[in-house]
Amino acid sequence: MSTKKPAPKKIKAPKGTRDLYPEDVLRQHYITNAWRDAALRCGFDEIAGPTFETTELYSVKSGEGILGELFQAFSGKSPKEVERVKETGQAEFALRPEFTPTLARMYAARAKELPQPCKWFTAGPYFRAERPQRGRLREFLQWNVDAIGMPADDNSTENRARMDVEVIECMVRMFEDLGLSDDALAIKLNDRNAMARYFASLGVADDKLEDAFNLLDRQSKLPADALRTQAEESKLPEPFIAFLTQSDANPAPDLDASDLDSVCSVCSVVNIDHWTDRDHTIARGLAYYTGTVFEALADGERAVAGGGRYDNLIELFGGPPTPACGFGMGDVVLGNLLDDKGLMPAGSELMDAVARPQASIRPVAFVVPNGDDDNEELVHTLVANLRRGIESDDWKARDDRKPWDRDRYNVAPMHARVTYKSTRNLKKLRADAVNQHARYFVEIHADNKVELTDLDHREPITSDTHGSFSVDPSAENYVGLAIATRM
RNA sequence: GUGGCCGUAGUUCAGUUGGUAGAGCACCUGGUUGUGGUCCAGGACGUCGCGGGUUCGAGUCCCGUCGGUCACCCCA
Repeated sequence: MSTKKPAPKKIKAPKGTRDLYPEDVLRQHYITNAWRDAALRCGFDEIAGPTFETTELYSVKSGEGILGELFQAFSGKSPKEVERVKETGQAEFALRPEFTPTLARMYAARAKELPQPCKWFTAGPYFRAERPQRGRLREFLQWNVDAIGMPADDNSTENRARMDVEVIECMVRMFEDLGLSDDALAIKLNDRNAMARYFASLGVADDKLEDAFNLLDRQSKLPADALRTQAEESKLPEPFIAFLTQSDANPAPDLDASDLDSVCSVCSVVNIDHWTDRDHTIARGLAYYTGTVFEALADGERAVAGGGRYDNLIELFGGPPTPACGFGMGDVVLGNLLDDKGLMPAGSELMDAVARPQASIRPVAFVVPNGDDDNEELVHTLVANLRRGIESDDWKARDDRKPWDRDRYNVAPMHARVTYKSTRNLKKLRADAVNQHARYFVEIHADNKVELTDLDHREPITSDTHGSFSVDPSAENYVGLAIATRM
């Protein structure tokens, strides 16, 4: 035993990482619970992938910027491996910087046996070897929500808009759950196809399109003369430069944006149109987005979330050509935003909020139309209302209300699904509901009347006062209330 | 990779034209209090990031270095 102590060496956490003490972990759970709950209620299934992948996976998309910011990993077991790393400067593995390649790989591996559409979400740690700054660390959590494939394999404008809005709606439900509102955040929508057509009309050649989008993405960050200089360096045509550098008023170009029109109309069906806003300056950086793109923006923060449609990515990873749409959201910016807005609980409130029961993994309500065309929209409006829940008047009237208050909801948000089958044969739709292990089957009939079936006990449920139920959230016999009181 | 700001007690920070360090909170002890969120008294706590330089003397000025932060680049 030596009396001489070894010199104590302080080892600090690596740059851009976080040490989470008990309260920090709860704060993180508060956010990830909201992610999970919203995704589950919107009918997304949770998946998970490895936290490191072969470096090759990230080379497929060949984004030059990506490879430079990978944390690389290798086992070091064999001298040959070590040699290879020394020679090429590239290790066999890399900590995942994003989820999309893993998603594409996982989907491609089982594409034929998976349902259409396939709705998946995941949340976990990601790693990027960047210089940390506000809202950006080297290790962070990210929530990914994706809808891959189309109902009935039908890639129509209507279906694309429908699936676009499914993922956007999920994001909105999460914001609402956390008490964020449309005055704190806006979801900016754009359509890259429409922009590409517009750019073409301004004389932008196909091979200059990516440069054009890159400049569009930076339009708000750079002064006009810098934009002009860069555009000229890229040899973009003068009409485009004029469009790019036009200053104030931000006049919307005359776009052929029928796809975006469809998206917006579905947004109003599910009552999220007050969150969304068209913005022709949203470009979403890199090239793989193919249609709708969107970003959730808040004052004073970098983008809270971003995503869009990426219709040819699945085939790039060896799957069948499959349209898809999704977004990613990090915990760092969202946490900053909640702090800024006073929407992050602390102490006992935080503990209670984190301990709330999570959303049901099992679908609670499965909503179908009875075949009457007029009911198709109603289905989606009802499902959106079930997912959102009904807030109590008392709570809404209180000045000091907080999103985590126990008395917030008269009808708590629930896990509600719709059918993606094109048939309107009720027997088949019921089989679809049973297949997905739904608890209650909800049929919308004429005059907003709703029939409710308990699928566990195989028995119809009737309202004591009205016989049938209503789609109207303010009605006494609102179907959501009936289900909620039975849960 | 580039630039701005910052680095003093466990923590948040003061520290005046350079004269070898303070406060709040937290912590420990004792007392008070209708007796575990009050008040009072006392206590412990710092190579002032590190290394050079200028000076009789540096937390304070200069250079370097490391670390943090914000911004640029980039955003998958």
